[in-house]
Amino acid sequence: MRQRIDKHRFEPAYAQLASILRNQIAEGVYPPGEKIPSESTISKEYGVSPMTVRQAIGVLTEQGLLDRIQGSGTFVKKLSITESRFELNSLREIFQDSAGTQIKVLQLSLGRADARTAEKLDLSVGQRVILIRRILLRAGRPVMFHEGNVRCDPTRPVVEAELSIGPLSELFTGHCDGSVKKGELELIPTVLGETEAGLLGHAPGTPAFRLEYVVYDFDNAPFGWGWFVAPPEVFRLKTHLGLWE
Amino acid sequence: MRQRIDKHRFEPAYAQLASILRNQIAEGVYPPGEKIPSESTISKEYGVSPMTVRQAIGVLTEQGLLDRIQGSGTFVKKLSITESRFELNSLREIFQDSAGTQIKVLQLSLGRADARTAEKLDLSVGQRVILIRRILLRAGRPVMFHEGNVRCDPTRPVVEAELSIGPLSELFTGHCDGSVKKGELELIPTVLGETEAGLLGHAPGTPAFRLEYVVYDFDNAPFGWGWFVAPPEVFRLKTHLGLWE
DNA sequence: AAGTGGTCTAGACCACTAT
DNA sequence: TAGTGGTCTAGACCACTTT
Repeated sequence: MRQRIDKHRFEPAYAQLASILRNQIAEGVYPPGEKIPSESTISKEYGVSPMTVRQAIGVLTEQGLLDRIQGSGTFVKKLSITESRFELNSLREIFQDSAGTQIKVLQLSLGRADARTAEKLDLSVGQRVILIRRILLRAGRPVMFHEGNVRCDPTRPVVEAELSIGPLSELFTGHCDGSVKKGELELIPTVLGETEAGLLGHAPGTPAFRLEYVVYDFDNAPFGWGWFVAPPEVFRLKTHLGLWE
Repeated sequence: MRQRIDKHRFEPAYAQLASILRNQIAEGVYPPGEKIPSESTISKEYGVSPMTVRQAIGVLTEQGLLDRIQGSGTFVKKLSITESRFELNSLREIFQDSAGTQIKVLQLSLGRADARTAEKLDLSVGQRVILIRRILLRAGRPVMFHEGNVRCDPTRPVVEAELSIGPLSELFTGHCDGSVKKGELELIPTVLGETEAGLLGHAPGTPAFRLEYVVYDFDNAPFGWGWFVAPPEVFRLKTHLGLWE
C-alpha cells in the first residue's frame, strides 16, 4: 500500500481507491492476467468498508480493466479488440453545437410507400407515408444527408407537429419524443451516389458511413425509418482500449 | 405496486425489482421524461433495503433507460440516437468459433518502415519492422483481410514467439498478450482495392469496413499497428436502443 | 474447509435541487 | 426546509472455486 485514502477530500473514497488500483495496474504491480488482492484484504488494508471496495472495483470492471470471477478472485484483464465499443460522440458534438449547425430541408412531402418502406414500416405498398430529405450544414458547409420516412397514421393526430419538430428532428438533436419505445440502428459502409456526392460536395464513389434506423412506438409498431449519410471526416468512429490517462 | 419480490427465488432481489420497474416503464406507467418514485419510497413499498433499490435502478441506468439527477429524482430517459454504442460482436462470434475458422498467412517478413509505419510506430523511416498479411477463412471462404506491422525491437527478445502466436494473432483470437497496456481503434468506411477484392472474392470498389489499430506497451511506446478489412455482410454493426424484450 | 466474489440489511450523513 | 440521489458503514449470509 503506497497511497492512503483521505476521507475528508472532495473526491469520494471509492473513486480514490479506484484511481489507486488503476495506477498500480499501470505501474505493473498487477500485470494483465494476474489476480489483485481480495476485496476483504483491500478493505482492511485501506480501512474502508467492503461495499466501498466493491464500488471501486466495480468502476474498473465497467471500464474493462478488471474481471471478477466469483469464488476465484478479481483479475487484471488482457486487452481484447472484440470488447471495444464505438460511440456516436461525433454526432453528439455536431448536434449540441446548435449555433454552428443549420438544417436545410430539401424535400418534405406526403407520398406512398415503396416496397422497402412498406416492409420496414409494416405497411402495404402504396400506403401514405411522409418523406423528408434534409442536409445538415456546419459553418455553412454540408456535412450530412438525412432521409426519413414516417408512417402517416390517421389515429395519430399530431402529424403536423411531427413534420416540423417531431421525432425526425429530435433524432437529430439528441432526443426522440416520448412516443418512441425502442429503435434499432445499423452502421453500414457505403459510397456516395451522384446525388449525395453533389449535395455533400464530394466526388461520387467516396466511401462514407450510412447509419440506418427504425423506430417503434409503445405498441411495438414501427413508425419511422431512415438513414444518415456522412463521409468519414465528419463521422469519426474512434475508441480507446486499456489504460489511458 | 403490482408485483412483489420473492426473496426465496433464485433471481436476486435487485434483478427482480429492475425487471418490475422495466415492465412498468414498458407499460407506460412511467412515460419517457417522467419521474419514477424516489428510492426511499420504492424501498418501503417493496420491503427491500435502500442499497438494493439503488442496485436495481443502477442496472436500468446502465442500460440507458433511466437518468439519475441528484437532488431532483430519477427519470425515464427519452431515446437518443447519439447515445447508442456499437460493439464488435460479429468479430467475437467469428473468432470464438475456432473450429470453423482458419487463418492463412500470405506474407511474413522482416522489412523496413515506410513513412506511415514510421509515424505510427514512432520510428525513423527504414528501421526494421515485421510485416504480416493474413486472410481469415470461414468454412473455407475468405472473409477478412489483416495487415499488421510490429516494431522489431532488439530489447524485446521474444520476436519469434510474437511471429507465431504473439500479439498479432491474439488481436485476432480475442486477447493481446500481457505486454499491451493500451490501444486505439478507428473504424473507417472504405472500398476494396484490387488486391483485397481478389483475396476476398468480391468486386473491386465494394464498400467495406476498415478497422485500424495501434497498440502500446507499458512504456507507452507504440509497438504495433495494422488494420482489418471486411465487407459489411461479415462485419455487422447493429445495435438496439430502448425497451427491447 | 477456506477463501472468493455476490447479495443484502438497516441504518447514517452528505450534496444537491426545488419550493 | 424538505426531498432527492450519492456515499458509506459494519457487519451478515450465500454461491462458487480452490485446495
